[in-house]
Amino acid sequence: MRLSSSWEGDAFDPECPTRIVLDRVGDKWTVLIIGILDEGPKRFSEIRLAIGGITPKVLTSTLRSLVADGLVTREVFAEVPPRVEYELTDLGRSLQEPVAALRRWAELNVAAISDNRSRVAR
Amino acid sequence: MRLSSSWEGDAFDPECPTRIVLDRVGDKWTVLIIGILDEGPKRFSEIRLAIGGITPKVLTSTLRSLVADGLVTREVFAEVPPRVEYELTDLGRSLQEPVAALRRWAELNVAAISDNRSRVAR
DNA sequence: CCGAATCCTTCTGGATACTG
DNA sequence: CAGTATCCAGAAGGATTCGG
Repeated sequence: MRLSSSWEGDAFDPECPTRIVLDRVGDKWTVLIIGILDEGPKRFSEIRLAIGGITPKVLTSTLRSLVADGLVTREVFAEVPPRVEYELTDLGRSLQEPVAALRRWAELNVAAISDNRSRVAR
Repeated sequence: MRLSSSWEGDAFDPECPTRIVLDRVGDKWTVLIIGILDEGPKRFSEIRLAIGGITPKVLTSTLRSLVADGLVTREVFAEVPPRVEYELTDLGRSLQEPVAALRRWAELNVAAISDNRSRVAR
């Protein structure tokens, strides 16, 4: 399995695993949410409060897509008042590792990027 | 330095290092381009051909932002015909590591995600 | 309490044609 | 060869309001 080399003629591929994961993880809320859920199961409102500034519609749709991807489970408790808990799956938990690697790189190097950005003033 | 816990009340922060890097790396062409440049310096047309399907405008703007972030250098040679070479900086090269980690995770787990997606049919 | 429905804005990226 | 210039479509995300 070759990872580098032989890019010649390759086109953009929306089915590429890396692309799928980048789309998944690159969206505005995913990393934040799975970071919160890493503490343990959380209710809708807890997540919403923990993030602060996310509208219910956006939180709902993000959670739905996370569930659809198998990264999060959604459990409804038949109670009054209703309670819904979201929890990371093993798959979702395993995603934390590469994300943490990116986070570490970010914290080490984002200063350099920001410096360049302000200097160049694109 | 605590990474987890204490999310309480935290809001979405566009200045968060992780967010900046996710925005940088999550865009449509960045990972593809730095993957190509990992082989060595490349000319505009080489990159364009290697990717296939990117318009010059988009390639230009992506390369410009990569240069602005200090991940890539742009060198103009005063020749006829004109030649411009793009090359990874050390910073750009160092980014390959966390990206590779994400790529590995993707290749291991994207099947599971795709399975779930097709099953759930969101 | 946990969303759904609707409407709207913004932003990325693309099509096409042209230039130093 | 290496871009620019215009114009534009689609999707993500947000504001607000309403429902089970």
